[in-house]
Amino acid sequence: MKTEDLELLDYELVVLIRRTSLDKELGGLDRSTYTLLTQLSKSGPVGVKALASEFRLDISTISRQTTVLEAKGYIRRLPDPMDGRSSNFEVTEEGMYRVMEAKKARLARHAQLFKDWTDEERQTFGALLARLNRTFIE
Amino acid sequence: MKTEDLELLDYELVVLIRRTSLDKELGGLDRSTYTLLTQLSKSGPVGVKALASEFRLDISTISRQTTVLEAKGYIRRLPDPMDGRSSNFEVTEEGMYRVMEAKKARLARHAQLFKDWTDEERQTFGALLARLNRTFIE
DNA sequence: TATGTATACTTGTATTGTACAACTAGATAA
DNA sequence: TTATCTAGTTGTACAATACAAGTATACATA
Repeated sequence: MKTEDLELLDYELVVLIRRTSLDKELGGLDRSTYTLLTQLSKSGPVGVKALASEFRLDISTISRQTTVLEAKGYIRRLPDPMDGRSSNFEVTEEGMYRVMEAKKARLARHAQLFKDWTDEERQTFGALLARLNRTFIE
Repeated sequence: MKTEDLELLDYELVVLIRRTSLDKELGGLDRSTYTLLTQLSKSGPVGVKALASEFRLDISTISRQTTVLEAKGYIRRLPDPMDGRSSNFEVTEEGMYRVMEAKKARLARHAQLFKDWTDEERQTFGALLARLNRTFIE
């Protein structure tokens, strides 16, 4: 394994994170809203605990975020019939609309960003990114 | 350009950012310390304004960070002889030692992370990342 | 040269996202 | 029945950030 390859990866990852984590907004939604709505729309109704574990955040953090999104009408609380302590959240129509719009905006931006890449480069990069992300988990 | 490629990239980028931006620590230094020391050690002595513009942060943010690092003895303030309003900062011996150690730790971690990749995959990924980062700038 | 404006930075204040600790209510086990 | 466990909420604290106001110095021009 070549040290200079690792050094390049280290540097470029730091740069990428620094740049992108400053983007407070993703297609008109703030980062936590976008990721939470996206996750909920994929996973279907789940509770605070499951979301916290998915995002590796404290449950108190997620609890506050769901409170805000519920107040905005983007998600709806469904009391769990089996367990009086917990609720599951589902994305409302309004929330779906918002996250769809945000996704559209993001895809348009990415189309710009990657416009000079070949299909093959985009696929390769996406696949390697996915692989890296899967490795992080272990 | 294929929509599914863009969707994969969008999703995997969000995941990567979410995961890595939660790492408060990079090899024993917090993120701002690591990036600031790295930048200073590359660029040589510069002032608050130049650092802020490099990082795209408010100068007040950098001003506070340099204050902290100076107090810790990681950087040293050099009054600019040409301009009484400004100072340049340079990394001290102590700071150099810290950032070197942090870099070692990060490279070791990356060696783990990418240990099942081929040299070619690492190089390709690094090159595509670098390209993406350069595109962000424009 | 005097004075007004621009610049580099610092400091006060507010916001946001986060974690930890204490607490509440309901579930489960002995 | 009582003790313990669990899901979630709320109080508090902290770090990173931006914006606004303030200070000291530099620069431009009348």
